Amino acid sequence: MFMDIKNIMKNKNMRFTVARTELLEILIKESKPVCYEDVKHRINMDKATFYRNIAKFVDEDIVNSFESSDKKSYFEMKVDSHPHFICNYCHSIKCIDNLGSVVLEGYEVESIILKGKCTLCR
Amino acid sequence: MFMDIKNIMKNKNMRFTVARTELLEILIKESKPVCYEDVKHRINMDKATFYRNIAKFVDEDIVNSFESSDKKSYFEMKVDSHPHFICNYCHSIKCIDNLGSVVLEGYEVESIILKGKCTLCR
DNA sequence: ATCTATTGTGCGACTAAGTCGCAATTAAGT
DNA sequence: ACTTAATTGCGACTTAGTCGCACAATAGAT
Repeated sequence: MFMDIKNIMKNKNMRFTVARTELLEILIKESKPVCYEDVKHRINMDKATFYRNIAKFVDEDIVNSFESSDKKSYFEMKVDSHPHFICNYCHSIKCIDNLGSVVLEGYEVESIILKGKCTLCR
Repeated sequence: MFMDIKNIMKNKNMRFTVARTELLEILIKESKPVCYEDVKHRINMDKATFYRNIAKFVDEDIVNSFESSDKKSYFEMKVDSHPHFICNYCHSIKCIDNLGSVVLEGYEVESIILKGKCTLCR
């Protein structure tokens, strides 16, 4: 596991740092997408460092991101990537896995987001 | 057309105002989702008024909204609603209409967003 | 093990989308 | 026209996210 994380960075020619390890550990452990607010109390790095490292991970195709109706960005490991349902009313995010794959000629689909009214808000 | 707009508001028990008419005219004319920036030079109302009216339209199920990778909110008439592809690289938005309907047990899907890399960015 | 170039980090200031409070204005029924 | 409640403009504010810079840490070369 620790080795996995080290390899992720090595394979991408990224420097191995404490902040990046911490971040990847959380993203891997977490089964749902997280935003900065979700993890800020658990991480030991500045806000700027969080965002810069996330941006780097996104660049390197390690992490996926999307924007929610709460106006915040959410992040998850690309390997765990699956569709999400975002409630426009309570802003909850639900992971969906029983959705057929979507193919779009000429486009490379990285994430699928469904928005609407969740079970509780109906 | 002018009558249609008047009726949209009447049917929702909303007051008929110049700002709302202007906004609905643009949203109806436009075939793609627009953000505040897209229309600010064409409208004759304050930013706050724009957002308050959009919020009202969304509340009244006249307008759909979603957030793009450019961190801005986009709006379109609910009747025109169709899936969108958002490019994570150039932030372009493409309307999709050859996508089967998505049904999700217990959830009310209001919009479908696919994100990834567009034809030009690949 | 130390040295060095390069990359990453913390800090504080900044940006920009969107929101809020309030006083002035306007819609629409009486 | 009169009244009341909803709407508007304005300016101040909020908040997610970014940037510049000085300092610190990494990784390869010596």
